[in-house]
Amino acid sequence: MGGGRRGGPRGRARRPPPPRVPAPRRGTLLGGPRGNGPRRARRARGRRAAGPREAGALTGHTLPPRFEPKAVEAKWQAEWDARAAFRAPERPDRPGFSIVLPPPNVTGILTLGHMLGDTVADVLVRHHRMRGVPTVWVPGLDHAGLATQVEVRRRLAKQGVRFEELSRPDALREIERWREEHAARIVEQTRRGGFSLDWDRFRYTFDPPSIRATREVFVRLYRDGLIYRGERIVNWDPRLRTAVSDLEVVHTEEEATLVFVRYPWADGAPGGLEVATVRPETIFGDVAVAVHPDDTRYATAVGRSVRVPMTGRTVPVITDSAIDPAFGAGALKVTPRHDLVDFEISRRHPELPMPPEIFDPEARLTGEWVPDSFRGLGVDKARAAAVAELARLGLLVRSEPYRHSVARSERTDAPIEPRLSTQWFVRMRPLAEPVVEAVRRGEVRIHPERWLLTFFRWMEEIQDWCISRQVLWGHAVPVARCGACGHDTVTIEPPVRCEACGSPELLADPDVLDTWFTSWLWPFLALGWPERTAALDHYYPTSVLVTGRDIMFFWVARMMMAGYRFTGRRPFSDVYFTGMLRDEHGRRMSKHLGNSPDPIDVMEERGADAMRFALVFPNPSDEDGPFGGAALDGARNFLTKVWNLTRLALPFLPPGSAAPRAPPTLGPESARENRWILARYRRTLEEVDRALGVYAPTAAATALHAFLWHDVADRYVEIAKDALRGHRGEPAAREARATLLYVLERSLRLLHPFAPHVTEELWHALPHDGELLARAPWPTPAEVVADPIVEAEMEPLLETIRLLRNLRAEEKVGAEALPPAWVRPSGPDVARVLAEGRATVERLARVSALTLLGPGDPPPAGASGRVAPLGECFLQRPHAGPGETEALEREREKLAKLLEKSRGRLADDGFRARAPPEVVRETEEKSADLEERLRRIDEHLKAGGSSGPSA
RNA sequence: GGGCGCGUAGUCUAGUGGUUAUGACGUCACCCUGACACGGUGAAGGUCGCCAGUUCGAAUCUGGCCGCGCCCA
Repeated sequence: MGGGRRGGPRGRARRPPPPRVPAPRRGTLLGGPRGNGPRRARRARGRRAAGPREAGALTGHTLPPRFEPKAVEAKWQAEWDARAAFRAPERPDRPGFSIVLPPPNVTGILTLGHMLGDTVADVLVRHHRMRGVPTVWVPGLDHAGLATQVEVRRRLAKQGVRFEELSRPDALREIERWREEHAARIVEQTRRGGFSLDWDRFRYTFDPPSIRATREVFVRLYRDGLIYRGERIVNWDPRLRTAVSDLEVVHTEEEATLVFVRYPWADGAPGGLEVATVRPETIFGDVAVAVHPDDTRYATAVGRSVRVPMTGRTVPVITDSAIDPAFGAGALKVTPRHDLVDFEISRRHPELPMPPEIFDPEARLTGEWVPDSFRGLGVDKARAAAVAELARLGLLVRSEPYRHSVARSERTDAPIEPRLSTQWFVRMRPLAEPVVEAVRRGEVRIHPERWLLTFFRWMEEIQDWCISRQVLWGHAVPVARCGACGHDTVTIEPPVRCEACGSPELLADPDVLDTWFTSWLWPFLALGWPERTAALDHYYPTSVLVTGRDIMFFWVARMMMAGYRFTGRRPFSDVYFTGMLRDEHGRRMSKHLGNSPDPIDVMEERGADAMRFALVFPNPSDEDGPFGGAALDGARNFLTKVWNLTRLALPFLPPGSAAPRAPPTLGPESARENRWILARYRRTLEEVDRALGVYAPTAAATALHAFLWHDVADRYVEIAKDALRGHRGEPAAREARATLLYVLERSLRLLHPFAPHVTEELWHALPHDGELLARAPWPTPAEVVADPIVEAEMEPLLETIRLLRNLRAEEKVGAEALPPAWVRPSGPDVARVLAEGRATVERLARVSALTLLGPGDPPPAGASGRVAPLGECFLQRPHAGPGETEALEREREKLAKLLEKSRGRLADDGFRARAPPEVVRETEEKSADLEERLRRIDEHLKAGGSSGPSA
């Protein structure tokens, strides 16, 4: 039987008493490791102090006993930079793979959400680069004019400075200061992640080429009639005093008060019309009261006039089908300058006047229609004052609590004030149509597909885009208005004369453009458009856009529109939406909430690789999910496992070992575990390629995690250890060592896109070809033969070990004991495998001798048994008397239920008649097998848990 | 109010008509084993949200209900 465990109890040297050292300081950022008290920490240090064996004594390669990410990461990032590892070929001879990084905006620092997108993109980028595809990944930064101004304004306010009171140059200087600080931090965060960006191509949405491109796009759309200037109700942010787009408004349910107000008849008749409103402060701007044309309650009121409360004005009662008769009293006050619905009603009623404004840009009551006592009041004060005044006048009928949806500015949280204002708009429908068609044709694919419906819905209901902003910082609207004739001259280069009348008296449009009006050009802008650059020729259309789905409309949809409009082509073939990360309280992580840890802190604490791996595993990167200490611990533990696996392998590699150019040649005579791990490796590689090909990084990471930890570390290495150590002869040692080296070296390549630093470090500790793993070729499955037979053959071997270990635990066999064991195989194939693997079973199950029983042999006396598909297993009990039967009884119950189910099915004529014959046959076989196993279990149980009275 | 999506061990998750429903974290027991206690071994834990239907057969398909989430108004 040979190969059993050598030398009983370990001759472990008595350690010196552990030195008294304080527990190492652990971070608290994400909860820290659990259950890792001072005891363990002390032990770890004590052990190190006792002098660890040199890991790489034979090869000269050494690895420290513990993976310390910081130094390793800094080293390889510098190395990658120094060797320009991520510089894309300028004029590749093959189709390339290209990604533009969604440019983060300079508003603040990056969140873990950004790291998620960057990690997914980097996995795809590195995968392609290693496969030899010319690959480029372009970084950039977004100026985010409005958002940045908000932040700068907030910072100044803390210092007691009012942004609006700064001179224009001073304000711009403050913004520039902000930009510099934050740009540096953002770049640092991204670099620390180890993302393989081509930094030489870094672009900024406010650099001179972007300014030119933005002007050109405006001019082209204007000349095509797709940009217009118009007076519309817009979403007005009174805090910033600018218009914002629909998408920059968030609606939330809030508690308010619905006020019922009586509008007296103008002719002095008693009573009046009852009008319900949540905004009594807008009464000053009323021009009518509207009712539904079919509302019989008001049939006689239509055409009469009512007096607007608190003013002397009278207004008509009109009809409009937009009125909901069920709301309030069924009568609506019409305030066209300050409400979208009211504005539309007034357009259908041209006889109504357009009143003067009643709110100034900061939403304070103003203008000739507002009584003196109300002027200057903000919305809240004005509302309270209006209610009080209505009560005093006896016009307040009643008030009731009312829950409704309130629009707030995403940036400032200020309640949006709908406001009639002159702005620049883009007609979106003509731009959207080709995009919808392209997506329907499958020219641009969306992952995960379930977002298609949301995407289409928005595209079909698309609204014109308000692109002008009344803020300081941003791209100027490229329009010059003539002081003489009023004509707008719209040109790429600022004009000197009016193109209509030639007058030099030109006034630049004071507004700036929405940041997204530049960002939507990003996929081609980042590659040099509108210049016809080599990058554009070779890398456009880009391959995939990876981003959070919160900007699906803001950005992704608009990028597609711009792509088709300005380049005539799709901007990318695929879109991958990452999920939204949630913090440990289940809230979405966002810059807005400030509940994302700084990624740099996470990387300091656990390492960039652990952060990256934790972002894609175990939670799917395309689903919303929690992110925290548990995932990070798991990732760190996994990477440590891989580290130690490599450390284990090093001493087995003879000095001067060559890099594994090909897998070891294995034949039928080779050790089964070697053939098996190669087959498992091949399967893993195929799964990783498949998963990455369908944008499923989590599936790829899961496959690698399972393979390296469970197949390689837990099973293969444990089985092969004897051979690796040379206990089974030199040829066996050579074969096992070559197999381990090959599998490990190739696995590091597969893991590299996910955890680039640690794999690079480990790869260099192993014999390898080439300068950098980052530029090493991606393995091909064809290098290794598929071998499903050997995969199946390993099952009974592994299962026997598990059953015997299970019996050990059940029967409380002491750790040092080596009891004998028996197996009665269910068939000749199992018998052969177990006979060949006897030594493996003996060593791993820690049994003295494994005996194979024939079908007629009696069960061994004083042994406990288990029944499984592979046959029966027996282990000698350490004590006399009945053995444990609980597990057997549980098994019996389970099998009995299954048998019942199978029999029920077989008794059903419909099943026999309609199910496919092979399913019927399988069910019959299963049924017979279950009967046999139950019979054996019953035998064991009858024997009182021991396996037989005789021997 | 409209639309979309999701409900699988304590938590997160794989599984798109036919093996005893996958894995991770957590839990329990034993173990500091010549890589790893950031570890090893074994175990426990599930009426696949509920109800009906389609089908020989449903976690999987259909409908309804309940719960949760997101988007839009």
